[in-house]
Amino acid sequence: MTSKKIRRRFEERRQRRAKRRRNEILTAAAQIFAEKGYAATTIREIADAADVSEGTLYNYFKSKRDILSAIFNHSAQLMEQVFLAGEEEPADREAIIEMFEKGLSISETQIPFTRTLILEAWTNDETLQEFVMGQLEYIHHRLTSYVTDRIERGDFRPVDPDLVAQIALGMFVALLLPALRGVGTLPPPEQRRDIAEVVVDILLEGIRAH
Amino acid sequence: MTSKKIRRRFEERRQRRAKRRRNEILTAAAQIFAEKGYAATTIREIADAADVSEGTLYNYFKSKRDILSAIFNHSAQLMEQVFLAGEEEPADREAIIEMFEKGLSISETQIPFTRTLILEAWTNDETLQEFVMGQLEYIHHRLTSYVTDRIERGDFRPVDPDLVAQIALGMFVALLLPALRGVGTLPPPEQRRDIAEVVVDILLEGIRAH
Amino acid sequence: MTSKKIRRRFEERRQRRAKRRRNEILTAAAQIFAEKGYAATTIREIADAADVSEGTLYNYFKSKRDILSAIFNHSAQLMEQVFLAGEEEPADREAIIEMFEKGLSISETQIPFTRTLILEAWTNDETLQEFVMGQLEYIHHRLTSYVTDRIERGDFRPVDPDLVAQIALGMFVALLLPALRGVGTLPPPEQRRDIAEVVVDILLEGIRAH
Amino acid sequence: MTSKKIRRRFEERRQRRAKRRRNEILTAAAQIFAEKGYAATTIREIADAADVSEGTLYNYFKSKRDILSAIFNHSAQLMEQVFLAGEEEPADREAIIEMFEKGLSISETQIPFTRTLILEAWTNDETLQEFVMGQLEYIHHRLTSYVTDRIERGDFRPVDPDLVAQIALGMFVALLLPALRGVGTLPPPEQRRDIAEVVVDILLEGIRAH
DNA sequence: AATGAATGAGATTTCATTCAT
DNA sequence: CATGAATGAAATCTCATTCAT
Repeated sequence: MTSKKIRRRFEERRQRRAKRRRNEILTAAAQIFAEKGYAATTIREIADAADVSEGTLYNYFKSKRDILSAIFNHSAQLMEQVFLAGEEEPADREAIIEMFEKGLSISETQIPFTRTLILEAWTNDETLQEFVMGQLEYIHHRLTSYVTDRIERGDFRPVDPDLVAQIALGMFVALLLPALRGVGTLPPPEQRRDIAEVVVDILLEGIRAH
Repeated sequence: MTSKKIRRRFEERRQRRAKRRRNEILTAAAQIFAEKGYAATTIREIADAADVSEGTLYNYFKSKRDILSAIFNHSAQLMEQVFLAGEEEPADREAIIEMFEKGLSISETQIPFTRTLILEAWTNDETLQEFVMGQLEYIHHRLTSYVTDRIERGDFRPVDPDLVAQIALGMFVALLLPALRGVGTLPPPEQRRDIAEVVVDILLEGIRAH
Repeated sequence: MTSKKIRRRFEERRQRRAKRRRNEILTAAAQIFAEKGYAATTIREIADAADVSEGTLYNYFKSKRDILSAIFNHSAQLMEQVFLAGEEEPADREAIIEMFEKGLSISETQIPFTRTLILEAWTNDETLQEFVMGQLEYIHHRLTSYVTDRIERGDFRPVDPDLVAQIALGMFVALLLPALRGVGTLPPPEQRRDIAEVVVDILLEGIRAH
Repeated sequence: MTSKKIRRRFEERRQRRAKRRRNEILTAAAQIFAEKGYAATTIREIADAADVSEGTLYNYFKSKRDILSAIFNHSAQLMEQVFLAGEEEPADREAIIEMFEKGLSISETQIPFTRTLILEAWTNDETLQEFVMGQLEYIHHRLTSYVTDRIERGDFRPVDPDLVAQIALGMFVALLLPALRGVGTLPPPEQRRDIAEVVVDILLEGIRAH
């Protein structure tokens, strides 16, 4: 029957529209949460920014908190993709530079989401644990493994691998921070490779055995 | 007159008590702001923690926001002391290590204040400008001057001094961060010198001319 | 014309379907109103229970209140049938027992409707007047007439006929109440005649002249 | 010290005022709940009726539901007093009449509370169980014991004691109902004894062995 | 006719601030 | 000065009703 086909198409279009609407709300919310923080943001502000009524918002999310959770999941999902992508490569200078560069790049579109996540994780232990610590520990682990390995081989001085991993992360975060905070921009894409190289080399030279 | 003397002593005691009370409120508030954030903290929570009534609180501060401002001023004052202390010294390895170590140490007592400050500066542009950027730019400037200088002298490779300053700060922040966030502690005082040395040396070795 | 006949048949089927749908909604609504009360019931709950969309519901009833009214009209219609049925008989022991028994029986199918009616009449004066008081007064009147009559004939002691009517109704309601409230069931049909006899006899013996 | 005494008196006055205020709110709320039902009553209506702001109301009760609970506890407490009072007496004609009469009298001041309780118990199983069933079962038990006893002694016909208890309660409720519903008043105090006698005698005569 | 997303008025609840005691 | 009850504006959330599809 054609009517069935029509019904199906209709249903599909509805679903596409619903998904789009959901994303609009999420993007608007992430933006405002990032700027003002979760507690200081009102439902009305989000609704206005997403250009829907307050009631509509509750057709897509069952509470204000639920919007935040959706942002975290979105954010976490993207981070995961990035790090999983680098999983198979051997951890050498090249791999580290690439992770560094990729890490910079995810942030381009995800700034409001990440900024919101950091903000909330700064005060909420559960958020920190659930969405941040896991990722950090994974990177930390890869870095320490690499450093330990090369110390054993005599390439690196016998420095504390945990300390090295920690400051390596700090170097990376330092580059992102102004953009995340909204007082600067990321280096343009064509410079990122160079910057990643410089930073990684400073670190590797810094711990190289003389 | 004796009565005048008595009056004066009484007055002094009153003022001391008032100052103490004010500090109690501030400490309590900083603690809670650090844990939950400004917007999510209620006046009643602060009052309870400081063991005074809500009304009393308004005898010492004219609004909730005013408490926050007082915290920032307090925090900024302390930071300033630290950095001014290092001002006269020439910026060499030793001076940098010392700044690094001192920087770690101020944080010991100032953690709740600093945590609150960071939290608020993360979303509030005025706070960022007024209490954070100035300090950061000062350090940044001292670092770039030092790096530029030594590049000119041929000690360092010709790296971008701004980039170096940025990642140097990142290294420092990375060490503080777990303690600030409340998921770790600072290294114990007797290790701080060593750690500062290791970190600073990695950086200096990393950018040294071969 | 055949086409006209077809049209007519189609029209009839449509109407039958509409009526059926309307009843489904009413039954579902009565059930939920009875369980939770009018104000606490949502249109969505009714729509879900009747397995239609909220929009469809508004094709059959013009407001939430309108559904309630329809329930009451339905309920009142049925009650009326019962009482009109007993109208012609002389009010004697047998007639009273029969009314009693019939009264128990109507309730079998009408429990949710009646429970809803009572609930609403408990707070809404108009509902009470329009759908409840008329019926009660009619029964009350028949009972007082009967009692007055038999007192005059010397069969009964000179008790207040209004009081007797009131407690007679109370006896009846007492038997229905657990089932109406949903914490019990009506006595099974085969016992109802016996129970009606016992209860009516207690009353008649109780007021009989010795 | 006098200042301590003053402080204490001040404190006592404050507590008295708080208790009075609480009762004012409770009375106002019971009135409106009784008239419109819990769900249909708004916090603003209660606040207006009690002549306080909405905020104040939340200084005394932590939620709308909490007000309702307080009403039930109040109501249940009073009922208990009445029934406990009759506990020691032997259950004979006199005792039953007295319970009947007392039962009528509690209701005088407690009508809005009881009306609210009944309304809520009509739809809420927990309320029914917690605040109503216990009381009813206690009375039911006392009545059945009495009837069973007298049947064994040959005073009463061998009727079902549960049925008798049920309709006895129905008779009582029938007298209260118009006043509870707000479409009538209780018989004036000086007539209550007479009415109680008539009703109880009808019942006792009705089940007496001939 | 049927659907369910969209709406926004209105409900409950919180909380910074004031003020009488 | 200290207190905490009172206030009411503003926040979150619900839900009857409408309407485009």
